[in-house]
This record gives sequence, C-alpha cells and structure tokens, in this order.
Amino acid sequence: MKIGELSKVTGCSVQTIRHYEKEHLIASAERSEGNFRLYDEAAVEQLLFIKHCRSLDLSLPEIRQLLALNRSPGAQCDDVNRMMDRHIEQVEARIQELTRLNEQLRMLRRSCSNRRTVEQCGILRNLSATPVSSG
Amino acid sequence: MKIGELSKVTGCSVQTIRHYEKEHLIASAERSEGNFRLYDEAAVEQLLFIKHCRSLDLSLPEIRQLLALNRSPGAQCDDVNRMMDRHIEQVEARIQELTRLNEQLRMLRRSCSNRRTVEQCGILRNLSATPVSSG
DNA sequence: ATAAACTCTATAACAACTATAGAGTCAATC
DNA sequence: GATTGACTCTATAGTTGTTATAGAGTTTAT
Repeated sequence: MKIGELSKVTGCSVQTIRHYEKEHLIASAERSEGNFRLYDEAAVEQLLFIKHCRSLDLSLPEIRQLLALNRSPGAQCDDVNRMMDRHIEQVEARIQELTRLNEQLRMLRRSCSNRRTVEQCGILRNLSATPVSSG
Repeated sequence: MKIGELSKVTGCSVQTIRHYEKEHLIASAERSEGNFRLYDEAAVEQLLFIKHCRSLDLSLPEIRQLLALNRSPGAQCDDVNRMMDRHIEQVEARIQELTRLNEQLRMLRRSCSNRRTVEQCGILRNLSATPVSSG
C-alpha cells in the first residue's frame, strides 16, 4: 500500500502521514525500488489510533507516550491514567475560560443596539474603558 | 516613555509591542536620537484597548478592523456588531465541541480502574478499537 | 514517447507570540 | 575616559499541527 491509499483508508492527509513519520509517531516506512513508502495493515491501525487520539485533542507528544506504553504491555498503566487526568483537567479549564469569555462577549454585545455611528457604539466605548483582566 | 516602561505600564511584553507595530496594530513609534522607540499616553490607551480585545480572544486582524472603525467615528457600527456576533458564535461552537470531548474523555477514563498492566488497560484498548468521528 | 497521476524532499505559511544572538545606546561609577 | 550594567535595536528561529508549494523523480496507461 502506497501513501496515497493509506491516506484514503485512514482519512489522514499524505502530508500529515509524512509529518507523523518525521515526528516518530509511526515507524519509518519500508521503501519500494523507486523510493516510495510502503505500508501494511499495522500502519493503518496505528494511524487510526493516532487519529482517534487527535480527535480527543491529545498532543503529538502525549500520543507518542501512549504509543510507547502500548508497545510495552508489561508497563504499569498509572502513567496512562495520569496523562488522561491531566488532559481532562486542561479541557475543563478551557471550557470554564471560554464560558466566562462568552458571558463577557454577550454583555459587550448588548451594549450596542445598532445605533447609527461608531461614535455612539457601546462596544467600542466599553472596549476602550473596561479594565483588562488577563484571561 | 521608552518601550520598557510602556511594557510595564500595559503588561504587554516588549517583544509583543514590537510585534504589534510590525503588524500595524499600533503606529510606528517616534524614535529618539539613539533610535529608541518613544511613546506617549495615547500609545498606552491603544495598547490597553488591544489587550482587552485579546483577552476576549479577538484575533489581530479583527482588532485591526475595530481600530480602523474606531478611527472613523462617522462609520456605521453594523460591522462591529457583525464581527462580535460571528466571534460569539465561534466561542460557543468551541465550548460545545470541548464539552462533547470532555464527555468522551471521562468515559474513556472510567474504562481503566488502575489494573496492573498496560495490557489490561481499558483506555488503550478503547483508543485502539473505537471508531473515529473527526471532531 | 508521452501524458497523467502519483510520489519524493525541502521549504514556507498559518497565529500570536516567545526567545535568542549580536550589536548599539545610555547613565553611572571608578 | 574607560568600563559596567541595564536597556534597546534588528533579524532570525522556535512553538503546534498541520497545509501548501516548488521542483524533481516514478509509475502506469495510452
């Protein structure tokens, strides 16, 4: 299987697959006589694993760590759990942050009721006046 | 006021201020004899405006647009409103996405109850098995 | 032989900074 | 007057996870 077919089967773009190889998320592929990368079913499964992790917003280094653990089945899985917990924490923190942000944005948006000119626009006036609390 | 003081007053780093100048978010500063940037109170206010917008996750191009509108007080403020509405939509979409993500992560996390080895770890098994729905 | 479709490597772009190197400026001290 | 330290300058590279491009080579079909 050449890289184009692997791309179709997995839904990862060709460049992304090459990128994952460069980042050592997948092993360097065997090459054909003409220097084309050749893949098998194991590559498909590994790419789908990676894709699933990415859909959960796990970073490439995190995925690399999971793959390493996956290759050493005797290892403790505490590490996996710690990583997941940390990741869940991050996601929840981000949700809270965005929720606060959303409230501020809606409040700001209400301050302009489509008056005619920018001069009277509450949004811009508020953006100028309101103190900054770095979020 | 030199760039270091502006940085302290506004809480923006020196590099960020220079970056904003390069990106035309603030005007090119006057220079001293020794080629140091010199700022006044107007620069402070503009930087704080930018910082406030950034804390609301507005992009630099969006901020550039707001600043342009701010400079032409006769302009209609429909544009400001449209931008805010679009931005609020984006933030809300992202919150929904992360909330779904969080549910999946928690479900996954529950599948490992600290059994001994990675081989028995439900998290890794599920990551391998579960079909991917690109989020 | 040639064209189309594919692949290769290397490099740049995206966003919004942050960090670094190497040089220049300024005020104060010895 | 030389030197030290704190500051500033420009230019460049790094961050993250791709995507896009250029220019070349390979394979398959006509």
